[in-house]
Amino acid sequence: MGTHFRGTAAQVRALDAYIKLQRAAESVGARVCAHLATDALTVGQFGVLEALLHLGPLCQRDLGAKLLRTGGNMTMVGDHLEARGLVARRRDARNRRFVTVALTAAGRRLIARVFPRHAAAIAHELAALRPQEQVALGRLCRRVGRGKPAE
Amino acid sequence: MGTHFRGTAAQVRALDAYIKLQRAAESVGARVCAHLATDALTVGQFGVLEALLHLGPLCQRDLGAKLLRTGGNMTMVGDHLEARGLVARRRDARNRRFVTVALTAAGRRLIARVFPRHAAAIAHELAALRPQEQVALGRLCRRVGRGKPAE
DNA sequence: GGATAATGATTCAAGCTTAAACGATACGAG
DNA sequence: CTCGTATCGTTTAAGCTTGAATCATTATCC
Repeated sequence: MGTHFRGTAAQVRALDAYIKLQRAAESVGARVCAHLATDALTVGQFGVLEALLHLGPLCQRDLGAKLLRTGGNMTMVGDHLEARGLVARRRDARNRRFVTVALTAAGRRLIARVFPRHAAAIAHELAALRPQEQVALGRLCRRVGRGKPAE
Repeated sequence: MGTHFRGTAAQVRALDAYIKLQRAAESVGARVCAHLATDALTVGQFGVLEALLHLGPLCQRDLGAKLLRTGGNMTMVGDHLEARGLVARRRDARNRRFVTVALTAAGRRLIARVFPRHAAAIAHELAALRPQEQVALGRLCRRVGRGKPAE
């Protein structure tokens, strides 16, 4: 998986790590999320349900911030989940700009059933690394994701 | 960035590493690719141009395999690049099922100008890790991306 | 208190992405 | 050679995603 790129040693090293990071995230993500089709859930929909399960009701702004998505996206995903009866949306009484999204009973049942499958799939994929290596991967990802300088 | 999830220690560890992997790839990818807007290129379009630059002309099937994208996607991205005069498509004479995609002179000029910027952005982001850590990250990503068992 | 600015949600246009269905082409068994 | 199968590209429908524009609501400043 060399890069076929002629540049400085530092550039080649960074490029190589970057490509592997992107491809790993994409490949593992696709394999992990394959089971979502069983319940006709998209990755975005699953993300919203999971956030609501583990964090409780949230306004769409906070939901978007958590999931790194735009407000317009939250509106659309919320529309679909609401149409399926999995979430309920309600204007906040104190500040009528906010729309609070919460799981319905059906939504809670669904995500409570789907999430363990998801966690199991992740554990299965990450079993390619020893526990200590999983921790190391997490640490490196966190640092590069934050975007802080090296020293 | 804890997971708010109650499961076995192994599951929590895997989930934590998985989330950090996905978020790192997303955050770093977004920052790295921000410069593409300068030339009105999407990530998918850039990927095709870059593959053609470093690998030479390819049929759409191989292009899709390289970029982990479907054939339908290659057709659409190819349409847009062709409309902009950045690539040329030609039926293979020997096997008329294949369509070979190649850079035009304009396409080559563009990607030759854009790619160094991209490599520089990647080097800048990866500078959050020391060289040795970049290599370690690449190795871990490669192993987990491959999906092979641990030992 | 009233004008102005900021914020949250929605809508829209554009493009990406996939899966499935389809047509054209090539290959292989008989 | 011919029929059946496999492969490649295209099309289509559905949904995701973004950025920009817009509307309603709230906060701020004088």
